[in-house]
Amino acid sequence: MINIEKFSFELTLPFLNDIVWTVLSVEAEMKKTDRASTLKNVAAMAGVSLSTASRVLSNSGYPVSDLLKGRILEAADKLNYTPNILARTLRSNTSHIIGVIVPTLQNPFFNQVILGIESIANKHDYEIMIFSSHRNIEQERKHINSLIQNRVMALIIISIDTESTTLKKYIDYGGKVALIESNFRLNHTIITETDYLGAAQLAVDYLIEKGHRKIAFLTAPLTKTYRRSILVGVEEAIKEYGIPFTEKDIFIATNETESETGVYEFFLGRQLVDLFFQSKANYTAIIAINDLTAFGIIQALNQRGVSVPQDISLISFDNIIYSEMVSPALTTVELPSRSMGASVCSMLLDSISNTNDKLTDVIFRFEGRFVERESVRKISR
Amino acid sequence: MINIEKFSFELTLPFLNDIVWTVLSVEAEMKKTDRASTLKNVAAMAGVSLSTASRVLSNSGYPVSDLLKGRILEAADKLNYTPNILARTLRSNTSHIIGVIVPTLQNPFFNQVILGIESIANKHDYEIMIFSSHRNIEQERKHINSLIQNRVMALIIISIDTESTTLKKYIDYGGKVALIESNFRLNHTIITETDYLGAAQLAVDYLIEKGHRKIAFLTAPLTKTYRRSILVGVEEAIKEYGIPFTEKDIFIATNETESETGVYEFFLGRQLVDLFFQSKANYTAIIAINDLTAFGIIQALNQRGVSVPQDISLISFDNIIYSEMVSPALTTVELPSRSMGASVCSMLLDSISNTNDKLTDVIFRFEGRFVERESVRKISR
DNA sequence: CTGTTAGCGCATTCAA
DNA sequence: TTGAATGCGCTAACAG
Repeated sequence: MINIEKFSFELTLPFLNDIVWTVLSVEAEMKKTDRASTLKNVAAMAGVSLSTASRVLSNSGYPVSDLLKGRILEAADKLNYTPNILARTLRSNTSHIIGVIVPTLQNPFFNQVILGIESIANKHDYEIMIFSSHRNIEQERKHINSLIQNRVMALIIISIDTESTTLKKYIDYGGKVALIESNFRLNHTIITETDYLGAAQLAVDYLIEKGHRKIAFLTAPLTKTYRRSILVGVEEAIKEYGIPFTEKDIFIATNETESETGVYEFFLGRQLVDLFFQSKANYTAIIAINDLTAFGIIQALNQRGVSVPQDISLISFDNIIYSEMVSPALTTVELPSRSMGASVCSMLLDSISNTNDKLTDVIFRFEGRFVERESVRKISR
Repeated sequence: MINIEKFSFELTLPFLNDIVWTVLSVEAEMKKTDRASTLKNVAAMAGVSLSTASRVLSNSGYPVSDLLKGRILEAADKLNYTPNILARTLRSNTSHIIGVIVPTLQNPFFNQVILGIESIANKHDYEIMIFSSHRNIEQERKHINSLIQNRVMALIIISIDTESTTLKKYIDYGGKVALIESNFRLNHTIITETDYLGAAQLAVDYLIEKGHRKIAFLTAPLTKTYRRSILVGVEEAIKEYGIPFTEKDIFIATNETESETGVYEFFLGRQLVDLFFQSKANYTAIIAINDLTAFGIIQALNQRGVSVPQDISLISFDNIIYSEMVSPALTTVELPSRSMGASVCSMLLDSISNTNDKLTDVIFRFEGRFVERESVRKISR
């Protein structure tokens, strides 16, 4: 708590008041930083021209005699040469960075997508640059602009919020775009589609098989295409079994506000249980829009003395990594997050390396996978 | 499943076999990309010199007449001018990007730290570039090198694995480094320290107050400083109450391997319960090394018919966002992840803006905060 | 206040 | 196979 006024940055953030901090060796003189060595230095030391040095140090494949190559490599090593990627990108107009925009880093689903992207990108010596938009269109725009400014010409957006003009601008600039879980299609982009109808069918089939006939559907607001699709799938599947399913059986949360920590789905789940209990119907099973929401549902249910699956069964969608950690472990329909990231990234890199200007619009189609755990029990009627 | 051979990127990854994908409009001709407009274009259109245009478009604060300023702004707007940050950075040798390296994006603790960093960085118009090392030293080194190559001269590493020479190289290059949850100190860096002894004391005090006297400590391998610190704190606190606490009461998992999904702490928790049950002692409470581990413990306990907190109480450390979602919601000692990110980032930006070469070594010291939920119950003996 | 000039570090023509 | 020369887009001296 020393010298806090000396600290030139804004310290008005509330949490910073609680932090004790100390300065150790203020007077430690920094070793004067020599600028990093450049191609020029290397060339000079090796006694070759700049261009020759460039040719070997950039792995251009351009033929250089073994003699010179050796001298250059040695000099580079001695001088601890590190290429300046900025200059390289500026000159050659080709970046090896892929931008990735996610709504939030707090939802493990998106983290899994990133993992998939990363696995492919790394394989091809691409770096990924991750941004989170916090489900905020303005932020999304800002990040896209920043990508343009940094001449990052490949971009993957997960669960984009609007068909922003900024995105079209990006494409006009020559940027390649892939959209995962998008609400819309756009020309010249790679997109994913998920068979939500099929996923819903899997969930319903299983519940029916376990003897359930009174089924409720609990969801976040239907502002996203995928939520509507799942609802439609659930409805069709249930009706196909000749079981009634009406508006009364659908519970829609009203609060779309993002919580501070970014896991507002959890709070929606809790809210949904309130709605749910206002209904008089005697449900034996709940289908939740996703796992995070299901977590909230389980907790709120427990607090009302209703336990899953003894008193009511629960199934949802996503299969995030925590779904096996909660009690009871969630029975869920997995949406292949990693595959989405990986395949879309593959295709994106492919599209970059295609030098012709023909642009391939491709759609990847994914299917859900049923994962049985403990949140649904068999009932005999 | 069409044309999969045509796909020039490697498609040998197993999951890609299951994906149906289609090409829509292969022949869509791409609008020929004009190179982005540059300062030169803007200057020409506005009828001013390059430098004048630069001066207004880079917000340099350099005085320019309102007349010209207006013309330049207008031209820039008309031409849809977007500055090339690469060129700017190359020329001015100052980047506005902060690199952030985390062990994994799967652990919400680190995500919270990132949130803290982001909140400060954004406020100062800095971008953050996130990398995950997957607890792999080689990856860590690669990312640091990549940061050097991109002339990103500010770096925050969370839970760094080794005192790599690469890091010193980075500092020698003039890079500013902040270390969060580091095992070691290093000159010319900003670091955090957490009062683990105090945090452990909070946990023990609470258990004692709730009537517990037979307490077990379950932990991941003691390879990290913070784990050892917590253990020491627990031991001292318990003994202070005159209650015996010996090696028999400490359960240490043996498996340090990272799981594919990155939440190996969870599996450690499950493994720990196996060890725990080999003991004959009659514990009434468990202290777990962190929340993720506690999740595994709860589940494994449940599967053996032991429920928390009815049969045994449980307390741990971190307070990740899922701790309130599991059942029972976890009683835990919060470690202030966001504050760590925020304060360290503040200081880092401060150190960048200090043009003098005196480097300030600073330590931030954090305290745990007790969070009462449902996983501990009062017992009467 | 404005413009001219130089050059950040590199890849890439073109000529030898 | 090598080297000299050019310029990617920008900022920062410097001179007016």
